[in-house]
Amino acid sequence: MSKEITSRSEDYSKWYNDIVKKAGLAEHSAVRGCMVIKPYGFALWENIRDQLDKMFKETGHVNAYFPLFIPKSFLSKEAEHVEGFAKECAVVTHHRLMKDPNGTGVVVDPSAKLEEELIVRPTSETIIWNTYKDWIKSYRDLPLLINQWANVVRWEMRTRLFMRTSEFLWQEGHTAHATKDEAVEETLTILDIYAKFAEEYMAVPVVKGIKTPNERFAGAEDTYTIEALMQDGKALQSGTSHFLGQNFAKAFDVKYLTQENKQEYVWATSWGVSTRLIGALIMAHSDDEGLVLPPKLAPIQVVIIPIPKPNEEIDAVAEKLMVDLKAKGISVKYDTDKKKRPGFKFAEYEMKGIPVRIAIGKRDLEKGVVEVARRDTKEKYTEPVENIVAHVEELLDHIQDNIFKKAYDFRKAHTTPVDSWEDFEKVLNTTGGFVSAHWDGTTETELKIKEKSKATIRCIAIDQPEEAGKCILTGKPSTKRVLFARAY
RNA sequence: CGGGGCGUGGCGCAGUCCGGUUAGCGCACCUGCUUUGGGAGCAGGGGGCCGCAGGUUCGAAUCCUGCCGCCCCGACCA
Repeated sequence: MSKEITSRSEDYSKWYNDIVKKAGLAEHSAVRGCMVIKPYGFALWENIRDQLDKMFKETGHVNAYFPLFIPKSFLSKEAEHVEGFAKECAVVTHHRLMKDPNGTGVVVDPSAKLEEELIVRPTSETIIWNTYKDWIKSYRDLPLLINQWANVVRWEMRTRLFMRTSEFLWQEGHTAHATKDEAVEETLTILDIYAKFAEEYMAVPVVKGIKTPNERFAGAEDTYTIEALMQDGKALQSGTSHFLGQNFAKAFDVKYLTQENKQEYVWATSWGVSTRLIGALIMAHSDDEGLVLPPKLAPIQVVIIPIPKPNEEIDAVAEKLMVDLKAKGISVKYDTDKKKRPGFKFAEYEMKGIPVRIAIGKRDLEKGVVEVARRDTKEKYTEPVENIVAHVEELLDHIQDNIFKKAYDFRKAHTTPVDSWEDFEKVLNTTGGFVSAHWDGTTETELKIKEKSKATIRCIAIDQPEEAGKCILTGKPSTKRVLFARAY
C-alpha cells in the first residue's frame, strides 16, 4: 500500500488524507462535511475516550447526557456566546415530511413548522446551564462536576477528516463552583489532564498556555489551551479549558445560597477535546509508509504473522504467545488469513500503524527465534521465543517513549525565538513551527500580524518567564514572549 | 462565499474534444490449479439505468440546457 500513498514532501495534505483512508480510520460520507468513522478509527477513539474518561472520574467528575437540540432562545441568552456560534448553526424548523403532492419524493410539511426553531448543539453550555438552574440551590450542591460524551454540529465552510468536520464527537465538561478560585483551579486541573493525556498517551508534546482575548472561547473570561505542533510546522489546538466566570450563571440566573444564607451567582468552567485528537496523532507521528500509533492507544499493539502461512507448529507457538501477551494486558492479533502472503500483510499492518510485528517462520523456529519488527524505526531482528513476552512488553514502552521523544525534538527544533519582524517572517516561511516573540498586548496588533503573516498567537505559555522586550511589529514595550504559529 | 477539479461495476481510472458495433482497463471479488521468508502467477467467472432531469439526433457516456452532489485550494473556525 505504501506505493499508493502520497509522500509528505510531495503533498502534505494529500498524504494526510491518504493515511486516514488507507489505514481504514474514516471516509467521507454521503453528507457534505461529515465523515464515517470506520471500525479501526473508532477503536482508536474508544481508547482515547476510555482513558480520558478514567482520568475525569479520578478527579471527581461524573457523566451525564443532555439533549441534542437547543431552543433558539437559549442560545441568545449569553451575548458573546451566540455571536461566536451563530454563523455555524444547523437549525431545525419543521418536524414532519409529507409526500410531494406534485411528484414522487417527500417535501417538508409546511403545517409542521416549529413554533420555536431548534438548534443542533454546537456546544452545550446553554442547555446545560438552563438545567443547572434547577439543580443548584445551595452551597451543598456545589461543586457540580459533570462531563458528557456527545456529538456536536458546527456548519464549517471547509472540512477535513478528523481535523474539522461538520459533525464531530467530543467530550464537554461543564462545572459549577461556589468561588472564583475553585473554578479557576478546575480549569487548570483539566488543562493538566489534557496535557498529561497528550504527552503520556498520545506521545504528542504540547504547550500549555492561555489564549489572547481575541482567540478566547465565545462567552469565556479565560481560555486555556494545549497546543501541539504538526510535522508540516503548523500548530494544532488540541484541547481547551475555559474559565467562564459568572457569565452563564448570570445569563441563566443560576444562584446558590451560601452558608451565610446569601444569594450568590455560581462560577463556571467548560472544557473539551474532540475527534480532532486523532488528526493530531496522525499528523504528529505518521510517515510515508502510513500511520504510526503510540502503543498506549493502538487498538492492536502486536500483530503476529505466520511465515509463509499458518501451520500446526506455527499456530502452537502463536497461540501460546497470544495467551501470554494478553495476560500482560497487551492486545494482539494473529493473522491467519491464508489468502494473503506475508509481504502483503507486512505492508498492510505498517499502513495501519501497529507498533510491533512478530513474524513466526519455520526457519527461525528451528533456531528457537522469531522475527520482531517495530513500526516506529522499521528495525527488524530476531529474538528467542522464550524471551518474547518480556521483550515485547519492554519494547512497547520504548516505542511509546521514542515517538514522544521524536516529536519533542521536532518541536524543539521548530520553536524559534525572534526579535525582529524580518526574522519573524523569515522563520515562518522557512522552518515554520512556533515562533516565540514579543507582542504589545493589543488585539489590533495581533490582527495586523495575522493579516501580514497568517500567523496567529497560539497562546501565552503558562511557564513563560517575564522578560522585557519590544513588540516585533510596533516596537512598543512588552513583558513576555508569546507563541505565534500558522495553525490548523 | 470566491477559485479549481471531479461525478462511468466496491475502489482507482480511460473513453467525452471529433456522437456510431456488445462501454473498456487496473485493483478488489468468486472458482480452480500452481506458488509461498516483503505487496504471487496462470486460466475461467460475476458485477454498469455512464450523477439527475430535459432537449437535439436514425442513434448520446460523448453535443446543448438546467439542476444536484462531492473533493481540493483560499477566507472563517475545535
